[in-house]
Amino acid sequence: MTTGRATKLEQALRDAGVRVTRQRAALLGVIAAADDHPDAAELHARAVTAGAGVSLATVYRTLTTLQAQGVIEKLEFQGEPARWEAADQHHHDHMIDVDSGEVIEFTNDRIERLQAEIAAEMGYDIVHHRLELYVRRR
Amino acid sequence: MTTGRATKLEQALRDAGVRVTRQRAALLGVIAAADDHPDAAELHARAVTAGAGVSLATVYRTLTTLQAQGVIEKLEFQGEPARWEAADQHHHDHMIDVDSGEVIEFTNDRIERLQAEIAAEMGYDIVHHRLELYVRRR
DNA sequence: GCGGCATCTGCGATCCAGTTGCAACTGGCA
DNA sequence: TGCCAGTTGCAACTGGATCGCAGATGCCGC
Repeated sequence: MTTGRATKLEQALRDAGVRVTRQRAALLGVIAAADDHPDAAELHARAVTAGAGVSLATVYRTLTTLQAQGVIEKLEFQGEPARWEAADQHHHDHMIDVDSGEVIEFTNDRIERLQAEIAAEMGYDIVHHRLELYVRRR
Repeated sequence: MTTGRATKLEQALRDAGVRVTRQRAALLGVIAAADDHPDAAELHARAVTAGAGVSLATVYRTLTTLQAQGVIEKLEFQGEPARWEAADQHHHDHMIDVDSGEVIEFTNDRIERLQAEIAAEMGYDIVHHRLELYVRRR
């Protein structure tokens, strides 16, 4: 949990003027350990289960803070509470299985390039984008 | 407002077992007249301004009904209330100017095809998708 | 190692978009 | 024209997320 990486990340946060409190360290651990895409309530539950006393309000505030620091990313799928994922991996989009709710990550350079081209043609630069494929197993 | 098209649409709704009430007809008119992407509160305000007595609750219920009929589409951009647009036009995606909030529509067949390819490669069919480019004027 | 204080936390209240229960009303087919 | 399932308005409610405040605590400088 308190690996070299985590410590480095924590130091980076401190350097950015963000205090690494017991609650924030716990959430960083929970997020690093998650290989799915949990929402705030789920992250709260996991942190509490892991023995960290943390309130839901603090979870929300921490998520906002970590997002502002670029440490995590917020995912807002159709009609669900927001989900979160670590931002350390390289950029990817999401496919959502409409039957199972499963979230599958994927990347495609050609789509990325096309998006940039389209925006450029119309005189814009892309700040960020969102591409979600709602799919069903064949 | 009560054009040939609108009447035809109203008949189609009746045929589908959906009653065309005064409130629904008013909303259909407001939506047909809109060339932007209004949210429920805005549609309600426009209907009321147009002289139709409609409650906000009915606006929400009607939007859900019309969406189920495939007459309108729901747009959910980042951290805003849902917006709506008529579905009679052909499919398109959206660019959102992060500075002005302006919504620009665009289409790109190559992106559509790539999406289908990616899903197919992974053994899925696309039910629907969402592509939003958050952009800034150069 | 310790003090100070700006930042952070927990709590409960609050916000806001959207939904719902219920009694009264009304399209639209027979 | 009458009937009744579907629709409406109202006000209460929901659920996710935010906020004000008083007390607690990282962490920088000494």
